[in-house]
Amino acid sequence: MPKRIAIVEDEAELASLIEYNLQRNGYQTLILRGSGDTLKSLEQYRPDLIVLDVMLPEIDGFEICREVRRSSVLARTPVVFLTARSDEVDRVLGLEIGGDDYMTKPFSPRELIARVKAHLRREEMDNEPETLETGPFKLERTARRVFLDGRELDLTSTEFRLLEFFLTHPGRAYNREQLLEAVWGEQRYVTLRTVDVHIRRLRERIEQQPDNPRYLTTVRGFGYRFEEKSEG
Amino acid sequence: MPKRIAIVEDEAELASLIEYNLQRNGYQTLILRGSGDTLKSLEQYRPDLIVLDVMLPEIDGFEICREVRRSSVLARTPVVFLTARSDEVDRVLGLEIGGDDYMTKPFSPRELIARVKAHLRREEMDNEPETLETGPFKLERTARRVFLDGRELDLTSTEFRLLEFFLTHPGRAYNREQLLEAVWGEQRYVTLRTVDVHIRRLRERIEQQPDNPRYLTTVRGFGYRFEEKSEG
DNA sequence: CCTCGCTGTAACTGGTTTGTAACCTCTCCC
DNA sequence: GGGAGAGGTTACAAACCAGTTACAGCGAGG
Repeated sequence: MPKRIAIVEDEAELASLIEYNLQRNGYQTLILRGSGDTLKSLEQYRPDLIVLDVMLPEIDGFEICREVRRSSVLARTPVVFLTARSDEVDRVLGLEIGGDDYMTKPFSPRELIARVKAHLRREEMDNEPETLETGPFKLERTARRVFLDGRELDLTSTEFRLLEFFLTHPGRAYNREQLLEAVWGEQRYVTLRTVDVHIRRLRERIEQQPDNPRYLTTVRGFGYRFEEKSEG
Repeated sequence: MPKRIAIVEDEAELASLIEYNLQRNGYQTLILRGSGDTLKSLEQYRPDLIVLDVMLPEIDGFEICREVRRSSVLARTPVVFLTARSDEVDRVLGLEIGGDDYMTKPFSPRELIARVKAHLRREEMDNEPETLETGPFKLERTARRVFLDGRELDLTSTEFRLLEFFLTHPGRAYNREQLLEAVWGEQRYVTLRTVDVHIRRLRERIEQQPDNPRYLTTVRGFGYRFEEKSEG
């Protein structure tokens, strides 16, 4: 689930600086030098956002942007221009270009990240319901609270995300791999058995008898399942 | 909840470019070509803002604006004119345009969004109550005063804005990023941890025991939340 | 030109959370 | 009933995280 960002930049040093800062913030990156097949590479990579230098040796950055807008795959992908001079800014701001934002060099890494995040946030906008009721559980997303039979549960961040996942997918069994991907994210450097420990911790919070769980049951030889039935 | 914006524009390409940029920023849109039944469509859609081209083939943009002002449903809806030439600007300014605005082509997507946001914010401001009471707190917007149990609090500017934000969004958890955007604004690039310091300063003003806060609570691993409940 | 208050940042601290390994227990199957 | 494999449980160290303090830069106002 990490977002992919394409960096179209011919200066190797600047490109890797940008890459470094994006990766530090959990983004996947692809650097393109900006030659003739840039568009093809972009369409293949399908980035969630494109950082695009205006001044490229072989092809104009604006031209790439125009092609991006015309591409059915990429048309809605936000483009952040990098420009060196203010007269380029004027062209970025030209309506026909279709860029979403720009930064003038030199820019700070913090500014880069802030702008990237701002644009990606718009895309994410969840259509998930605000409150989530499953059996005797009630989870308020925006308040970041969970209640069991009306009593609020005191959960750590990981426990919250784990329970949130189970509450949104009740009745289904998940193996450890799937749980790691769903709750920890794709770039998990975590052992499979870590799941067991967190299941245990969560059971201690939500089960009256953690040894004989009623909600968070084990599917032996496979993984775990959250029971939506409330009967005993 | 998302704001609706009507685009009255006959050039299909320009219209869809505007639509694209508005939708990217979370707005709902409706494109009208500007024929005779434009007013009826507008009244039906009830937009929060209208983007209106001055030059339309069938009907004058100014005429539509006049009709909008006469309509009981739409009368208070902000109108942003699109004009190609500066002599049209004179005409726009010649009208009693109230809270309206204009943009000359070509204009940048960022400018469009900025203007739209500015108008909608003003709209919201007007709708926001002058005084705001949440629990034992009472905030007077125009006077820029806050009272806790009737005693006035002595807050700095940042503390005031931070508290104002929390008072208008009680019970919800916000991470540092969201707080920065809401209180510091989008174009501020300050460190995330700056939030912590201001939270602490605010706690010292509003909490009897800043170490054991009653209102401004920490959501560990996430951010902060203002509790609307006043019980202990 | 000086002072004062506000703001943002870095550094340090103490507590909490998290991931892992090691060991234990259960269950299934022979 | 014994063994193998799977999950349960525990302990612990590292990482993380928020609280706190100190301080420097800045701008306003004297």
